[in-house]
Amino acid sequence: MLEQFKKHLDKFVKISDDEFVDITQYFELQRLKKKENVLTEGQICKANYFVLDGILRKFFINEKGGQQTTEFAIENWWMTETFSYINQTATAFYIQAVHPTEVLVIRKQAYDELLEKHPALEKYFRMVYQKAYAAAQMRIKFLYEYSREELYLHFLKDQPAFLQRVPQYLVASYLGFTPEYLSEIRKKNLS
Amino acid sequence: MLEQFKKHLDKFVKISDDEFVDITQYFELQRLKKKENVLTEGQICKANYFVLDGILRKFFINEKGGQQTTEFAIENWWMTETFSYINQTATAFYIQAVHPTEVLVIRKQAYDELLEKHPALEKYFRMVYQKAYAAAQMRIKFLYEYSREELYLHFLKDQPAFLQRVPQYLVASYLGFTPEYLSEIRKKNLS
DNA sequence: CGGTCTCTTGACGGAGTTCAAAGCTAGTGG
DNA sequence: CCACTAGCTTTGAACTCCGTCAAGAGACCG
Repeated sequence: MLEQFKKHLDKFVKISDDEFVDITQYFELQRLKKKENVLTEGQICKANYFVLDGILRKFFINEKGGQQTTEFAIENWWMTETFSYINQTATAFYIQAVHPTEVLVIRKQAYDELLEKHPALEKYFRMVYQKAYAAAQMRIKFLYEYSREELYLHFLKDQPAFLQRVPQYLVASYLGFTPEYLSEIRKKNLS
Repeated sequence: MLEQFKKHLDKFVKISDDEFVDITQYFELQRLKKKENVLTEGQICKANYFVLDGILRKFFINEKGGQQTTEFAIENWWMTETFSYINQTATAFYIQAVHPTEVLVIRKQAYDELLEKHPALEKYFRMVYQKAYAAAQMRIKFLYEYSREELYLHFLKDQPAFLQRVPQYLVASYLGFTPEYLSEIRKKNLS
């Protein structure tokens, strides 16, 4: 499990084995059950989660009482509610395990201390957030550019493996439409 | 102009005056005319722009040939096409000055060298991107949560000053609908 | 002042939602 | 290992938000 994280870090920065051992002190391993929440609306988001295995999703409850998924995280991705995490304010989001999921957890205070002690990780997180920001920008472009149907077909083409891993109503929720409409689109496009 | 940038940096990290002088060597000041482009579709995004005064906007051309604005940057914000900038790949976006605008420019190579020489800025950019990412996440939430009309009313309430600074058709383009519909909404909500 | 941008108005159409109900699937306990 | 149930997926009809098109009214700039 930890080798996996080390391998991931190595893609961005040079960390000695000794340094890595110290770094791991700041993290904690957690196993989540299916549908277990690590963050609930109204709470302050106290931790950042690095997914080792499984899937996390982030969602909020809209006016009509439905769950609106805004993000998934799979292996080797970070998941947190960044705004609440950095400002330590109450969140409007839930973070939940879609399947049984294994995560590395780093709490806010540990995160600040870790970066203080290991400046090499400033570079790592700078690069991770830079990448995440770029991805969010492209996501916003897609939301503007494509119709709901096109979003689905695009997703189907780009992430066929991912589609197998989550139920359809979550895909619909992520793409911003209803399960009923997803059904209609799927019927129209063969299958 | 440079004091303004120094003041901005001071909000995130401690930089000595000497260090700051060296840092400024990596930047270049540029004055843009109204509607001047600093990035065009198909190019590789070679620079990151820090707005000192004025407004930049980023947009792409959609299938119907219309301009779809995805982002504005005002004083003390960075603007670039992050994906193209970090990967040095061709972009689908334009970056254009809405009004006459003054920017600090840092080219990709200078950026890499700057971070190498001044690790304190790793922390600065880590925090900036972390914040930008959090903002993008909230933006995505809004896009999912609100109807076009609600997006406008929300924007009207949150950014009344900004509305005065850009023409309405750009506001419509940013919010993802047509000028005609904006007109209708405005009529419906008084004045 | 003349022309080109920008903003408004109204009629019509279509993508996508809502609601209700029925069929299907998978997990759970007995 | 089967049966039952809760949750997931499909169907269809009515409705709504918002885009498109076309045309006119202002407004800004040389």
